Parts: sequence; C-alpha cells; structure tokens
Amino acid sequence: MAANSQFAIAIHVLTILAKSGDERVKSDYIAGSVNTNPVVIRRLLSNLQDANLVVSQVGATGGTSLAKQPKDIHLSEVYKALPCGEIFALHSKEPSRDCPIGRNMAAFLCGLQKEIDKSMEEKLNQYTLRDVIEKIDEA
Amino acid sequence: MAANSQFAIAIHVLTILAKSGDERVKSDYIAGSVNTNPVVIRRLLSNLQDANLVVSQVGATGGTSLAKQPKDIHLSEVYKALPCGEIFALHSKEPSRDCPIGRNMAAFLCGLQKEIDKSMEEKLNQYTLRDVIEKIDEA
DNA sequence: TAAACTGTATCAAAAGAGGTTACAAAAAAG
DNA sequence: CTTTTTTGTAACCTCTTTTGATACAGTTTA
Repeated sequence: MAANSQFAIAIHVLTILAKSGDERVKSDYIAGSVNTNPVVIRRLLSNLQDANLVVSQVGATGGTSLAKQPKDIHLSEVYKALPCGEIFALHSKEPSRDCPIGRNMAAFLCGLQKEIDKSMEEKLNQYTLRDVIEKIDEA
Repeated sequence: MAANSQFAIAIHVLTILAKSGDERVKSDYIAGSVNTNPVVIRRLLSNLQDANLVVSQVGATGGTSLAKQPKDIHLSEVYKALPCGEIFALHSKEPSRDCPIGRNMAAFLCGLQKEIDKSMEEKLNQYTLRDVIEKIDEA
C-alpha cells in the first residue's frame, strides 16, 4: 500500500484485456485475477477510459475491452493516464520569507522535474503493450 | 500519504551550506530557513552524512558543513543518499495464483523500473550543486 | 561544571492509497 | 415493464508513510 501500484495493476489489467480480444471482461473477473476489490479495478478502468485506452459498456453483458491494438498502446500513455504523483515533491511548507534561497528554488526544481518526467516518458514510450505480452509469454 | 519532499529540502540545505563555506551551520538555523523542525533537518543531514556529502560536528560550536566542493556534488548523489521510494510500486497484494499473467509481470516491471532509475540517475548526474547555485543566483 | 550542540528514540498528526459497502443508472432478457 | 446484471461513483474506514514535536543521552567547548 506504500507507493503507487496503479501502474503495475494497469499493466496487469491491460494484459488481461489484450488476451481477451474483443470479448468484454467484467470488473469482477479482473479483480479476481489481480486479487483486489472490483471497485478498485473500476476506478482504474475509469482513468484508462478517459485516456481512450479501453472501452467499457454498462448494463447486463457489460464489461471492458481494449480501445486499440496492443501494439498501439504505449506504456507512456498508460503512465500518463494515471493520477500518479510527481517523482519528488516541493517543500510542503513554504520556506521562510527571509531565506533568499527558498524563493528561487521552486522554479529550479520544477524545471528539473519536467526534465526528468520527459526522460521517463521517452523511456516508457519505447515499449508497447504488445512488447509486455511478448516478454511475459516468453518467461 | 504525504509526498516525499526530502530531495527538495536536501537541495535547499546543501545550498545553504555551500553559501556558508567552511563555517559550520547549526540545524536550528537551517530549520529556520527551511521553515521546519530542527529534528527533520538533523535526520536529513544524517543521510547526507552517510553519503559523505556533509560533515557534522557535535558539541558546543558544532554544526554541519559540506564535505566537498559544490562542483563535486552531483544531484544524483543527493538523490541516492535519500531513502526515496521507487517510482512505482509492484502489486501490494500478490496477484491470484490462478492468474498466469501476474506471475511473470513482476520480473518485467522490475526490469523496467531499473531502466527508468538509470535514465533518471543519468539526468540528475548532469547537474552539480554549483549549477543549482548559479541558476538560483541568476534568478 | 555548565552551556550548546548533534544524534536518536518515540509519539502524535496529516495525508494518501487501497479496500469495502451501498446505491443510482443503464442495458439486456424474459 | 419488471428483473437481473453490470458499470460508475460516492462515502467511509483502515493502513501506511511522512512530517512535526518532545525528550534526552552523548559530546565538545569554555
């Protein structure tokens, strides 16, 4: 429960959906595989839906399926779809007004954070859901 | 969970130390600038000390100063000195035993995590404390 | 010996994530 | 048109982590 395991769960969920093809999968079933509560899954799917990665249908015979081919879903899209926090946070309390350092540090750290986010995104962009499935299958 | 702001505070603290040169700075003074409790600062300094970035002296007239020149302190060292968590966590609960996907996913995600950590470290390695000070001063 | 520090242990407070229950809304089936 | 099944959310609880605060032992200087 420590850090964000949403990315890990998202990859898991998307892999299940990919393996199910066009068939709609119910949140109850996914929750069973991931070993969590269906509501946790539906909350996550809601985020993935907002990012146009999956399509859900309500009602009886409802469920969720991928909105695109696995080869067209980049892990960077998955990461960006989730409400993950920043790599590091700025000061929780404002630094002292008397301190000239604190005043200018926020700007620097924000810029650094953006750079790191960008390099991380580039890294995640190198992989698609298809790559994940291939690696998992060959293991 | 409160977001981890230790990296931000560490940069702030190191900048104060750099500006103080060889003079030892007390945790009380630093805490005043950062606007937090002295114990929070001492805990952080303890980590920075373990990484040989700063040197502290106990007793009256005690305090802390940099262990190296600002130009020789890379931000990657600072980051590694802190007990920051991973970018993303694996499943908190084990996936279901019946699920063949979950079993092989952990290995994949660990590898991905290592790749991301590495590219982040490379990014942070491009900057030293001197760069930070220059950027803050010119602002 | 007194004063001024650091180093830690311990506890309280705050915030986030995940788990659970409950229920409205929608769609299919009878 | 009513029942059943399922998603979409809201609300709440609990667990964990981070931060803040208090207390005090140990060290150094004067």
